Parts: sequence; C-alpha cells; structure tokens
Amino acid sequence: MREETPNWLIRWEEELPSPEELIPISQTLITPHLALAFQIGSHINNHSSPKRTAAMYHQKLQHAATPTMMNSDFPGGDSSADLGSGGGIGGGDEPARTLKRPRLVWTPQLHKRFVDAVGHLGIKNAVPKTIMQLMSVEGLTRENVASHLQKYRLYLRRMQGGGNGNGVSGGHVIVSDSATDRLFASSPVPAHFLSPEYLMAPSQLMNPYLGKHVITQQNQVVRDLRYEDSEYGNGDVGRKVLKLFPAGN
DNA sequence: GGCGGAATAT
DNA sequence: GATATTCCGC
Repeated sequence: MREETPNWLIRWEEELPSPEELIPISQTLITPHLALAFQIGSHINNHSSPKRTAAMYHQKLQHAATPTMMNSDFPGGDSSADLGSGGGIGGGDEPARTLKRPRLVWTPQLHKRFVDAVGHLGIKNAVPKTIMQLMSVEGLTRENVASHLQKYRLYLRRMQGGGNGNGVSGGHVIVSDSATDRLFASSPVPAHFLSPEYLMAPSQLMNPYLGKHVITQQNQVVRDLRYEDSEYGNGDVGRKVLKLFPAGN
C-alpha cells in the first residue's frame, strides 16, 4: 500500500541548491568580440588530418581578450552552458561547443553528485554517459565524467589492493590525508565499486532523471556552473576554469 | 559512428 | 597532480 521511502532521493534533493541559489547565471562563454575574432559562425575547422598525425593542438588563445564577460543582453538566449539540450543559443551553433571549454574543476559538491550518481546506478550502469545524465549538471560532458571516473576507479583500486590501514573493511567511510584522497574520501564509496563481483541487481535502480521525474521542478537541473577567469601572466593565457560554485556551503 | 576504458598528453 | 585528449577495442 505504501511505497518505500526513497531516502536517497530525499537526501538528493536536500543537497540541491535552493532556488535562490539557482540564480540564472547568464554568462556567455565568449564575448561577441572574441567570437568575431575567432570567426565563430563560419567553419573554423581547418584540420584536414586524416586521423593519426602529430599533435594538432592549437588551444593557445592568441589573446586573452576581455576577462570579464558578464553579458546577459544576448537576444534569443545566451545560456552559459547548454549542451545538446534545448539549444539555448539562438541560432544552432554554440560557441561554447565550438571553442575550447574551460578546465573543469571538480569541487566537492560536484564530486559528491558524481559519487551519488555512481552509487545509485551500480557498476552495471555506472558509465560516463549514464552518470553524466544522472548528475544533470549543465555543461558537464561525457568526457569530463569519463576522465573523473577513471581517476576515481584508480583511487578505489588503491584502496583494495593497496592493503593500507586507512581503507575500509565492510564500511563505507574512508579516511585519508592525501590531497587527492581528500576529494574522493569526502564522499562515501559505493559498495559496488569495491565489490569484486557485482551482485547488485538493477531492481532498485530508480533513476529520477532517466526513468521518471521525481525531483522538484525547481531543482531539475543544477545551474551552478560558472566560468571564471584565471589570469596568469605567463604562458597560460586565456585559461579559464569551470567550477561548481559551493552555494552557501 | 558512438561509447567505454586505458593510455597518454598538457 | 588534475584534467583533457587520444588511442583502441567493442
């Protein structure tokens, strides 16, 4: 008669930032001037390399351009990061996707969401794409998750085979002192990743995002991604950092 | 061609 | 060291 209480779901919602914190951050990834400078709108694709060639990186921006790009006066839409969903940018071609994306910083909050997603998915489904969808963080790409997942797995491996004393033996709490571990250890480790054999059945896999909408309308999508300019007077010009704002945390 | 995972690069 | 990108197998 009464369905079980999705505790994890409640906790999930609690973690979500309040509507007030979900302020519509209207930030363009690039300034109009910068867009023009890079001929965005035309085909800037000029690498005719077949497949295997020398490094064809040209990520070095020629000029740092205007560091401050807080422009919300874009007609039609200027969502900071809206990838493959709705198409916020009025036109069809998003500069955010065309140009190089700022380095993603995995803040504890973001990582927490990552671990939660992995924990609720299970080994079977804990793949980059699924995790990315579960996290539903705007601007987050599959590559971002894949990269983080790789490292996360390495972290878990060290704990199993390492035989260190600060690991776990049935519990879920990991305590470490390393800077790296601190990020990972800040969140409980899902059992499936520590299990040698995945006996977890997807029977309890309830995905609020993929299966059914359960999350409050207000907090459907996390929109705390911001692009900040980290200006280094040296070689790293125009380097930007994408980070998840620890809203009130 | 896309995806996942490991290797490699920055 | 952290993340991104590339390489490779499926």
